[in-house]
Amino acid sequence: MSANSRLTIAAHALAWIGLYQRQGHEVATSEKIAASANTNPVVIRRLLGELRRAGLVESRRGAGAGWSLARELGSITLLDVYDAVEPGPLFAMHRTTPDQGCVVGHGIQPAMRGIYRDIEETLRDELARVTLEKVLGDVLAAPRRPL
Amino acid sequence: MSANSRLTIAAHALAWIGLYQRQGHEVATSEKIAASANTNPVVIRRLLGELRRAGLVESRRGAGAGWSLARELGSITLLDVYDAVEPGPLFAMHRTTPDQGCVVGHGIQPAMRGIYRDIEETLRDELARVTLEKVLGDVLAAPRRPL
DNA sequence: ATCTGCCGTAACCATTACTGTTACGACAGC
DNA sequence: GCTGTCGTAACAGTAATGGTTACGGCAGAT
Repeated sequence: MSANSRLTIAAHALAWIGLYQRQGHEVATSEKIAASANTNPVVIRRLLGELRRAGLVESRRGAGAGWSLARELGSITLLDVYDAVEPGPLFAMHRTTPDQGCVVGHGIQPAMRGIYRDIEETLRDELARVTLEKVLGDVLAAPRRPL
Repeated sequence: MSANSRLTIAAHALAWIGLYQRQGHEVATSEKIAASANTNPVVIRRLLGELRRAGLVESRRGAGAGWSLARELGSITLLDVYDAVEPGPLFAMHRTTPDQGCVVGHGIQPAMRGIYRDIEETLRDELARVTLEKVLGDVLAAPRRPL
């Protein structure tokens, strides 16, 4: 499906900011986050910009600028992040309208739409079950030195 | 996520072949299926080739060639089709290894892998719940003339 | 008032996946 | 042989993703 890493990187950034703030810092810079994720600061700023539009983070400009959480990690779920960074549906319909003169061509889109709706609903339930608090917990639970 | 229509088209083709066979025909041609899905026969042949590799359909060559089901529609699920036509995972990790010297960079991948594994397991359960028999039933249940 | 650091965003590029299309050899029944 | 269809390679167009450079704008520090 040509999966992308947007949800992963966004979760990484949120967990990083959350931990950074718990260590007493005010704001996190895109440069530091990018260094942790091993990517370019612009990539981080773009993603965090989408999270800001969704009300998950805030940004300050000027000197001493940076990013901070707009909500507690425990109140943010992967569904919030998913909705913020993933626009479209999981499965696409035909790119062109099927033959409406054919029984299958006529009925396939309503049929698949209903089926996909149920499946995506289940996916959303699962995403909503995972908070960023749990993500950070899992991150910190990773063994320091795998043998 | 840049969703594609592969699962939709594959389900369309299977439902079409199934209905065609119930109408007494032996084999379906990629040209007829493509006409119903309003696409190119090569697109259909490519997808059905993947379904053949998965043991869902069979193909005959030579004169009077075409495609037929290798299994009953009732025994084929959307998960079978999904596995046949969708190679990768739903969510991708970072494209480059995160900074292993950072606590978050070190723990994020194991954490997300575990979370994604659970979510994809749920998705697979949902896909396995839908048979192609049900898909065809939903197709035929679509209203003939929406007012 | 200027300096400085970082955001915000545009622009461009390389890579990849998907879909559509043409072309052509291979095969098997007639 | 003739014919119709598969099987597959090859190529093009479109789009998404991720990386990169560039630069204006903002606000606190000096």
